[in-house]
Amino acid sequence: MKENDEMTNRTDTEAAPAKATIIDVAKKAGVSMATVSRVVNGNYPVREETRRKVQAAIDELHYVPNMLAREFNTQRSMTIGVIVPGLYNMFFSEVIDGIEDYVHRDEYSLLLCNARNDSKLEADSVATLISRNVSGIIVISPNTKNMQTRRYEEAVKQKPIVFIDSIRHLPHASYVANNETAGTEAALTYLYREGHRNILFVGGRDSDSYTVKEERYCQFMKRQEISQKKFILNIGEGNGVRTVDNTEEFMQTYLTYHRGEATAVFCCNDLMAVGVLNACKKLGIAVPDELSITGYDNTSLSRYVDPQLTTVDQNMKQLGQIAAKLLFEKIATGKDQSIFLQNKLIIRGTTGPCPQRD
Amino acid sequence: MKENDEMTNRTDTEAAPAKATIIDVAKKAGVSMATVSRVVNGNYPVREETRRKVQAAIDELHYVPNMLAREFNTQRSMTIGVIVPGLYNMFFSEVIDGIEDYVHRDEYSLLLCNARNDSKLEADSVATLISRNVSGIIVISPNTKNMQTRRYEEAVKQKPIVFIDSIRHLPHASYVANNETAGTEAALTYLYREGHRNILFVGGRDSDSYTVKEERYCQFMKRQEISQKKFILNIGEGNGVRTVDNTEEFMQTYLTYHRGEATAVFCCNDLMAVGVLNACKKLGIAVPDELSITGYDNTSLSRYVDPQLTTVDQNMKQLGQIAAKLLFEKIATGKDQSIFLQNKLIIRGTTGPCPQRD
DNA sequence: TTGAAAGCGCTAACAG
DNA sequence: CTGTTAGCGCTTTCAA
Repeated sequence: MKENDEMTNRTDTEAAPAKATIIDVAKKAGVSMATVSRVVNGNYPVREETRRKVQAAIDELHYVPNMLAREFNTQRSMTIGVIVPGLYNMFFSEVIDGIEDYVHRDEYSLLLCNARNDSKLEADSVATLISRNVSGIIVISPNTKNMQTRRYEEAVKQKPIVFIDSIRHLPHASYVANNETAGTEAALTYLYREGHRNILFVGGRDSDSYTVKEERYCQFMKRQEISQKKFILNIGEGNGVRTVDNTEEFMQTYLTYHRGEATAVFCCNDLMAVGVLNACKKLGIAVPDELSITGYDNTSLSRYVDPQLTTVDQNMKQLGQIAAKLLFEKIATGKDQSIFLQNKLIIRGTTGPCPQRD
Repeated sequence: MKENDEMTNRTDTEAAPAKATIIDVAKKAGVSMATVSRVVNGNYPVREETRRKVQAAIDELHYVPNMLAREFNTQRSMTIGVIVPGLYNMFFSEVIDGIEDYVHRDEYSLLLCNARNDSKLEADSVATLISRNVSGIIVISPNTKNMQTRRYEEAVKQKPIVFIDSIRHLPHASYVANNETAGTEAALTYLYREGHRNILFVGGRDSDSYTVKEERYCQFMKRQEISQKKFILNIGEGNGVRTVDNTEEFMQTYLTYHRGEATAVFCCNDLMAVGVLNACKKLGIAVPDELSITGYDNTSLSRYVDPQLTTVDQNMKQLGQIAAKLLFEKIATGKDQSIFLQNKLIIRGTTGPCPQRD
C-alpha cells in the first residue's frame, strides 16, 4: 500500500446507543411484545389506535427488528446464495442483476460467493451457504467436474438448488438453461448460408457450455461433410481477467500461420470473440470481409466494440430472474422444474458473406 | 416466459432428516452441551478423551452447528455487506472481486445489495444490512444525495462502515478513495501538453466522483485561462446498461453541431469514453487525429475497444481489498482511517497531439 | 476440566 | 384484538 498519500487515524469514542429491542418498544407503547411483533409483521389484526401507538414507539426508538433473532427463531433465513465462477465476464454481472432484482422484491438478500473458476472453491461455497441456512442456492455455470462427480449429491438433498446453464441434470434440483445447442446451430447455419465452409471453433476449459457447443459444432460440420478436426481451438480459462488478452495472443500466433484457411470463427463467448477481433486488427485482417466472427451471450460488451459483434443472445437478466423464480417455487412447493430458453441470433457487424477465393 | 421449450415437473418426496442439535450430541456423548460447544469451537481446554468422545458423537450424527443460532447468540454475523450502485460497469465487479478476495480469507461471507443508482434503495440497503447484523458495510460510490443529507448519520454509529470513492467525509467512518482530483489533473495536464486547449468535459449525475472531476476541470481551465462554460456535458446516469448508448447518441448530436470546436474530450469513466469513441466512429471523426478521448477507471473494457482507451487507472481490485482491510481494522479496533490512492494515467490509443488548425 | 443455567430477540401457539 | 409464555440452538459466565 505504498501509494498512500495521506492517512488519518482516529478512534471512535462515542459508544453506539444500545439497540432498541422489541421489549423496549413494547414498554414504551404500553403493550405486549406480541403486539409489537404483529404490528411489525402485519400478519395479524391489530386495532388501528394500538398500531399507531406502537408505530410511534418504533419511530421514537429507531427500532429495527433483529433479523438474526427472527431468522433463528423461524429457522429460515431470508437469504439466498449465489455462486458465480467469476466476475470478469459481464455475463455473470447481468445474471446476478436479474437474480437480485427478483429476490429483492420478496425482501430476500443475496449472499454472493465467487468460486474463481475453481471446483474446490465452488464446493466450499456450497457448504458455507448451507451452514448459513440460506433458503436456497443458485449456481451459475457450475463447474463441469463438480457436476460429473457426486459433489452436489448431498447438497441437493439439503437445500433447494437451481443450476443455470448446466447440461448435466442431477435429480432433485431445478434447471434453467439456454438452449445453447440450438443457438450454436443457428450461428453455424447462418455462417454456412453466408457461404462459409471453413469455420474455426474457439472454446475453453472447465465449463459445460463449451462442451455443448463443441459437440454441436462437430455434428454440424460432419453433417455438412466438412472436416473440422484441426479447427477446434481451446484458449483455456474462458471467463477471467485475461481471457480477451489470452485469446488475442493465441489467435495472433495462430492466424499468422494459418491465415486464409478459415473464413469464419465461432466463439463460445463474447470475451473470446473480442479477443479474436482484436487479433485481426493487429494483423490487418479485415472483419468481416476477410474473416467473420460470431460471439455468444450478447453481453453489453458485444455492442461496445467496433464492428459490433454478431452474437447469440442469452438474455442474462431474464435468465437470472427465471432462476430466482424457480428457486422460490422449489422452496415453496418442493417441485423441481427445468426450463430451456431459446437463444436468438443477433446479426451485427462482425459477420458477412464468405470472401471469394481465387 | 413464452420461450419455454420444455418443462418438467416433479416433487421431491424425500424428507430431509431432522438436523442434529448440540443437545443431541451432548446426550450421545454423555457430556453437557457446554462441553460440546467447547469442542466445536476449540476455545477452552477439554480433556483429550472427552474431546474424542464428543467428536465421535458429532461425526455419527453428522452434526453441523447452526450458524443462525450462533450468530444470533453472539449478536455478530460473520458477514459483511456490500452496496453497489449497479452491476453494468465493470468498475464495480472488479471492486467486488477485490473485496470478496479479502473477506473470503477470513471466512466471512458477502451480502450484496444493488442500489440501482437510487438513493432510496441505497438507504434501504443500509437498513437491511444493519438489521441483518452484518459485521460491517462497504459502500461503493455512495450516492451524492445520501452523503449530503444526514442519511448515513445513524448508520455510521451503529456499524463499521467504509466508503469507497466518496469525497464527503462524515465522521465515524473509514474511507478509501482514489485521488480523482489528481488523476483528473494528470489527464488534463497531459492533454494540455499535447496542445489541446478546447477540452470537453463529459460527466453524469448523482455521483461524487463526477463532481470532484468537474471541479478540478473548472479550476484547471481557469488556471490555463481557458473559458470552458459551454464545454461541460452531462449525460445523466453514468453507470447503467444504457450509459454507453446514451453517451453515444448524445455525442452524435452534439458533435454534429459542434464538430471542430473541441479537440479533446475528458470523460468521467470508461463507459462514457467508449460512448464518445463510438459516436466518433459513426460520424467519421478520426480518433485521436481529429479528437482525443480520455476515459477514467481503466476497467477491462478500456483495453477491449479499438483504439484502446487512454484512461486513468483506479486499480479496482486493490481498492476493494484495501476497503475490506480497513473494514476489518475498524471492526477490530474501532479506529477510522482514510486512505487516498494515487491514480496513474495510462496513455493508449485514443489520445494524441492537438491537430493543427488553419 | 466440566456442568448448570441464564439469556440473546423474536415468533407463535394459546388463552383470554 | 391483545397478553402470556414457551422455546428456537447456542455461547458464556459462574460454580464446582
